[in-house]
Amino acid sequence: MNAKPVATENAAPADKPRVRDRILDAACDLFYRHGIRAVGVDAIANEAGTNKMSFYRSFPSKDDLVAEYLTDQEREYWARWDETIAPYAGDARRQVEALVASDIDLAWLRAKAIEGCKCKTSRGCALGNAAVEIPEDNDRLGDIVHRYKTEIRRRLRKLAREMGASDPDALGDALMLLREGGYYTRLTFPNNTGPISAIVKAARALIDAHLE
Amino acid sequence: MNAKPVATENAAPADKPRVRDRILDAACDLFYRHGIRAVGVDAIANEAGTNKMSFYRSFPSKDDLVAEYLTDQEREYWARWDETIAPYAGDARRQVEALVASDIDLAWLRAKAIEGCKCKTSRGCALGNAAVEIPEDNDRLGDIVHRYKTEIRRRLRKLAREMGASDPDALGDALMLLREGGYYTRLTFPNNTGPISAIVKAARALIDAHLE
DNA sequence: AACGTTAGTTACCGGTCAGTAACATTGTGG
DNA sequence: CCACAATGTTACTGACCGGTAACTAACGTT
Repeated sequence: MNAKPVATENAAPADKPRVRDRILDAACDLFYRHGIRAVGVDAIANEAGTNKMSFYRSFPSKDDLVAEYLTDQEREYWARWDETIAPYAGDARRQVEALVASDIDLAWLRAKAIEGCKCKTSRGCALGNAAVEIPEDNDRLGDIVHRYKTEIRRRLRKLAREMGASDPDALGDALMLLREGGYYTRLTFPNNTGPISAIVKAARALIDAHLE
Repeated sequence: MNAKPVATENAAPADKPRVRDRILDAACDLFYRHGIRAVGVDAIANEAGTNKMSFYRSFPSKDDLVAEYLTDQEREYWARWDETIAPYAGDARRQVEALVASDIDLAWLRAKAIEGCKCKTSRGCALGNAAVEIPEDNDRLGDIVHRYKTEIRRRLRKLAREMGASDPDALGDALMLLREGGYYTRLTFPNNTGPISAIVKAARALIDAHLE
């Protein structure tokens, strides 16, 4: 009677068939490389090997896709964060230094290239760049970015506290400024040709200054 | 015979009557507040109290207006830079500290509001934000931003050298990262609610660390 | 064989984009 | 008064935007 064992079981093992994923992948690539406003849904669908109609069968609107793009990038950043600090568990200072060093590490960019991203050079923080393009009345997207940046701030302050800084909030914020500045200037100075090349030394100096 | 004394002398004392200036003013305001791609020439012309046709009589294309917007903002930034460091001529450290302090000084924002800018909150660096929106093949606009950021870098490194830093290039770059990070995070954290509140203390610590 | 799901195709909607043509209206200077 | 230049007005082009309708082809399940 109520047999229906799993319902659409092998075509979509968990939730989505595969067109949706192709679209999201293409969107992540195009949005990151060219910006959100510069990429239309037609271009995304085309890049995904499908068409606009199939796009709107998977996403109610472009904004929904953008929201998913942002949360996707956020997930990716946190995964990278965790794997960066994992080897130095218990040593907050080493963890921060690893995070800062990863900002000028182009190896993981190559890793991203392998898994499909066609970026020849990093364009910094996807969420931060999105903040430039998101209109101020769009709370839905704006909040995603705000929550993300707030979490970065929280984590860096926490690490500063763990390493026994005299003013952990100030140290955490200072480290955040360095990293954000690195992302920002990456847009203008490709790879490590800009001021980001000094980020590791600067972070060490800041940490030292906050440890009496 | 060849009398023609000055030709269009009092309506345009130097070069332009006044529609052009109104358009440029409106463009600076709208571009800064909403981004370049988000603002069409119709909206600019309308805000300037004129129409699209008069716009294209003053500017060959939107890109030309954008270029002028960017160079205009750059001029404004350098004027602000010079007036900020002027009181501390000869004392490079004080000059840098004044520059950094001006990043969290909302007074000059109010000054801008008086002279016509309707921004209720700063949206950071106009040139840096433009870098997010400028397509990578647009060298004309990209170069404007690149030259501007390069000049910032040069000036900060020079100031670091003047204050006798052990590694002036590294200190200059570190200071630049702090400031750029401040501009970047301003987009997400209005006014001084973000990590930029720690920028003065961070800059002092960095300078101290570089002075043996 | 009948069915529902997933996907591709084509054509279209209203709106906005950058940019232009042709014409009417000012105002100022000689 | 006339000429000329600057400005305003209306209407338009062609392209693209986000979004939708209607139809068709492939597929697995029962």
